[in-house]
Amino acid sequence: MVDIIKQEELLESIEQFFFAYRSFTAGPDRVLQERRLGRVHHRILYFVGRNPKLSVNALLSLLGVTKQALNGPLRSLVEQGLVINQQHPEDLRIKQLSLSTSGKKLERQLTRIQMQQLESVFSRAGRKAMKDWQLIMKEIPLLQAQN
Amino acid sequence: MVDIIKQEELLESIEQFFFAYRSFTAGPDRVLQERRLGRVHHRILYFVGRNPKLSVNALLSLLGVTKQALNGPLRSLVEQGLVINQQHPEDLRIKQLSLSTSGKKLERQLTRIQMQQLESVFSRAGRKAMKDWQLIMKEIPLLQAQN
DNA sequence: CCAACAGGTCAATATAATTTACTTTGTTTG
DNA sequence: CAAACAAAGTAAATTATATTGACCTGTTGG
Repeated sequence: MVDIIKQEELLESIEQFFFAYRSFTAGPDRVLQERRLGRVHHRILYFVGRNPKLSVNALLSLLGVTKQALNGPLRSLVEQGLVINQQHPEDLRIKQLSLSTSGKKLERQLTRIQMQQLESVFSRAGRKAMKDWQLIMKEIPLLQAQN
Repeated sequence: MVDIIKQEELLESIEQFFFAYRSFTAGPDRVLQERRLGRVHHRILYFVGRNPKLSVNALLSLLGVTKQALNGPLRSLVEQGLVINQQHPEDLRIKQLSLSTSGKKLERQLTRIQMQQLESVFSRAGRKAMKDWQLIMKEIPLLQAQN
């Protein structure tokens, strides 16, 4: 009963995952720091950018933080005019969050850094490898380990 | 001039990376919480486990944190007898950090969660896909984006 | 009409990390 | 040998981030 996947390969992968993610977030973090914004601001910009008219509750579950933890960063983004909100036409309780023009600009700036990083790695590795990577990444959250 | 890698695929990848990493750290985090330990403790255990006789400075650069941020967690691990240190035989200034038996046990418990999660995804995707994933992950830190 | 929901906020607490600075011990080098 | 440097440890102040719990305003739907 020999495993096809060796223990050592799994250990290497854990390490690669850690270093890759750290380097992946380092670029945007540098830009954000100049504006006195944190990683939560980035995530808000990213998710609202990808899902215009997102509700606060939906954003909350995407980010996996509490309402209070979101409040500050979100308010600062609205105050800076980067995020705008409209009322839902039918249900007036719900706010629909979207990016303003300047919000989109900042979001693009941040996201472009990560896109370039991925693009350059993917194009070296080839389309097939990218697809494999995506398949694996997509499945990781579906297979929660049960301590 | 058509790019082989589409913009939309890169955007998807950014999202997959975020969700995958979050789910990847969630398992160990749950176990650590019961012991009142944080993610830094985990990283110390992991890196010291993989690199016995590691010096404090070397650990510092691996983790990418300040000496003061390491001090507390590391001391608590030593006090709990999970990490032990010997003096370097030639240079007495240097401490060589290693895991004790109980430290190894906890490290294995935490690492096993992540290994199982990866193992199950890798074995579904196949060995070739795993190798592609590893190649990509290994290259990401080498290609720093220049804002 | 009233319970439930969406959103916002306050206060207290906890954690984590950073900067600045100083100390000890040991090593290296002019 | 003395000065300079390196490894490690620690302290205090600050900043940031997140959490829990409580409470509030509107809005909606049964």
